Amino acid sequence: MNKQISKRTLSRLPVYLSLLQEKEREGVEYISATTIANLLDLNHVQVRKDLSCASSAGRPKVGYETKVLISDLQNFLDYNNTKNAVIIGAGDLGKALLGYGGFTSYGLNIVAAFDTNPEICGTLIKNKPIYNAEKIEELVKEQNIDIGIITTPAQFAQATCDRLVKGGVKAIWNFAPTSLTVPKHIIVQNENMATSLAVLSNKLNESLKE
Amino acid sequence: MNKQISKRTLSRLPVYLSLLQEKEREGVEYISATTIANLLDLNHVQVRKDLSCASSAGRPKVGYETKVLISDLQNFLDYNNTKNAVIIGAGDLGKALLGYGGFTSYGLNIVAAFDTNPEICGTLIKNKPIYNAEKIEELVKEQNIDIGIITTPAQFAQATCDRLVKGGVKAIWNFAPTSLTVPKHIIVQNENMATSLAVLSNKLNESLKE
DNA sequence: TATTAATTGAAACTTTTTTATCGATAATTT
DNA sequence: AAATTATCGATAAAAAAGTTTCAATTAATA
Repeated sequence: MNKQISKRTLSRLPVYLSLLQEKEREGVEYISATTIANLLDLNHVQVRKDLSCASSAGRPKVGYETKVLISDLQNFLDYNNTKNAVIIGAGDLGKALLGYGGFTSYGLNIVAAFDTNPEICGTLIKNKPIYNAEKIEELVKEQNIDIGIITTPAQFAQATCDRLVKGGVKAIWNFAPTSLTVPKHIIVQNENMATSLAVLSNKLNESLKE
Repeated sequence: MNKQISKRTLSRLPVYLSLLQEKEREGVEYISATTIANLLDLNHVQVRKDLSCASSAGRPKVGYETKVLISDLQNFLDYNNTKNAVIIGAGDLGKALLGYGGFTSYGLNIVAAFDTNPEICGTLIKNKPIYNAEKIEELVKEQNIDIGIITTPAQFAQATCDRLVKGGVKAIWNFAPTSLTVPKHIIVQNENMATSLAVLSNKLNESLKE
């Protein structure tokens, strides 16, 4: 239960979690790996294997207790241990992320956003303060921010990233469609629309051929 | 060059493409797999293998001609063959996608958006018409829309999806944090923030431990 | 109480993906 | 002109991920 977890498995855990939460709301008290697998179109052994990383609450003939499994997953994913983040770029995408309530339950606390547009600096958007991008370094240091979320246009992404790194963030979540250069100890996760679109298009083309 | 391509490889191709386009703008005429690999933190053999699916323009000692490789990738990814799409849900995320100019160069043409808010129906946002969600089915049929992009709140996603399917879309790109049930022939690609956040958080935790 | 059925979890096996090795090629240097 | 070097592309090896099989467990049923 405590070895290095594979990235693939890790990616599936939040999917299980969200399904389980849905099921719990519907009043489902116990659920089996087979049921989960069917709902998500996965192999049932894979589901069991994945879940075993985070929980050992399964009982033969019964399955997993929904409530316990949810809590085990939340624990494993460290959703209780909140991390502070800021968003750089209060355009539509930045706003969408600012306004997305769900992050709190994923252990992500978005503290503020930054932008270069003087008209919005100093205002509140979605109840979060917008600061001048000049202050990134200062505020990131001061408020102990772990994660910087980049939603600027591509051409400003690297400069933004450099400021965040100077401020001391440990990880960057990059929504700008460009790749970033960072010191080795900084974690970067790229969110690449083009990538998923490519996968989608390709499946679509394959299916049109048939 | 024409076998079934792996999803992993396919996901990396757009990343290569965007790097190459950047390099081309900087005036780089030739680039080697090793250089690409270093820039993207990948293995050089993997890069060469990936690229070989889409192109065979590599020359020993020289590398790939940037221009040719770009065009081969665009061809392979079918970016020249435009597909029509609509967005359902003109909230911040919907607007962000409406306004993202980049999609055109990925072969995706966003025709319109739909929403339930009567105040914005009939208006233009980012120069695209917003229609009443009642009309999804009708317009999707009429305009020959291939792809439906769902950016509604989670609780409306399934109903939205059903309408799109009735209208005849072939693929769904789902940004709502819920899993959808669709007929077998419909392609669904889920864009799951929680998933990438989980990967990021986990890396962050690992790095904090050390 | 014995039998059956559903389920877990571990182990063995298969497939896919990634990485390493190597010969061939072409530009550059000696 | 020969030697050297950077690179590609193919093949082989290794690692990772996914699937199948099976024994053990426990609730339900006969």
